[in-house]
Amino acid sequence: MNIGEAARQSGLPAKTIRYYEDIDLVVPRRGGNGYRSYSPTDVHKLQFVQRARGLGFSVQNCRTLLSLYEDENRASADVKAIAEGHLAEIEAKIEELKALRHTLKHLVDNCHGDHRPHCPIIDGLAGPEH
Amino acid sequence: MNIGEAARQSGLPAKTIRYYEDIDLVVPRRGGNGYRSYSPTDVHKLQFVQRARGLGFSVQNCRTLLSLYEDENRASADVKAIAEGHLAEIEAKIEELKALRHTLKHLVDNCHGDHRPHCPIIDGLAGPEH
DNA sequence: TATAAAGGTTCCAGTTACTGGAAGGTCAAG
DNA sequence: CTTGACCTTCCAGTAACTGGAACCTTTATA
Repeated sequence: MNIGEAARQSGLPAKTIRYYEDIDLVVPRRGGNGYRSYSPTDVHKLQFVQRARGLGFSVQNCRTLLSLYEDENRASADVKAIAEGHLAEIEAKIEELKALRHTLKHLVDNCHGDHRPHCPIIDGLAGPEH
Repeated sequence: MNIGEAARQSGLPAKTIRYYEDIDLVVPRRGGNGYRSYSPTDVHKLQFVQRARGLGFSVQNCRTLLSLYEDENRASADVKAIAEGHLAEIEAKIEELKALRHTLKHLVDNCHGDHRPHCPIIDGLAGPEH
């Protein structure tokens, strides 16, 4: 099938699918007219990548996961290790954002938000001494 | 003062400070030798940006905040609006990441993580039907 | 004074994961 | 035969830096 149909079935933009070919993630055969020709297996891979990206896995991780997906002799431990690593990153990011939110909320809550220039947010950003 | 000292005082890498000049965020004068010469005011601006970036504000927002920082006639409402917008983005991001974490944790918890190939994580990524 | 280290300069390229757009080839329908 | 949908490649841009090369200036030391 052509890239348009592959896009429909995978939920990925055609542009992205071309990009995935560019970086050797999912490489289709070519028809006589030069068009990309996606097999059902190719589409499964695209769907796989679409879901993995949707869960925030990096393209590099997707590459590894895809090879594990295709490896009948994989060890589930290898998959789990990647997922746990990613989970740890997500949790770290959440904590980081919570800390930012905490600080920012303080500043916002103390700002009158009126026409006057005095502003605790600006003061906070300018630093303790100023 | 030279860029090195400005870097020390602002906590920003010299590379980043040069970049900020490139994008017209903080532009110093130049000495006779062609070296960048940072005034105390320039350094305050760099510190301001460093803190704002540390709170996750985009460089574009930093640009606006910096102009408000320098505007004696600013309305604190303008500052607050930017901060609230950013806060909302942070909160949205946190929710998004929490949802990812939830899904991912499910998958990870159900994976044995041993030498065998069966893997709920892979199955989850492959999709419902497969 | 020679020189070497430290610190400054510019410019180019790479990072992540796409996305937009231009110029042009192919195909199915009417 | 033309129109429109779909396909192709290639180039550039995004955000916010970061690394590195090649080269110049200043400062400290032998």
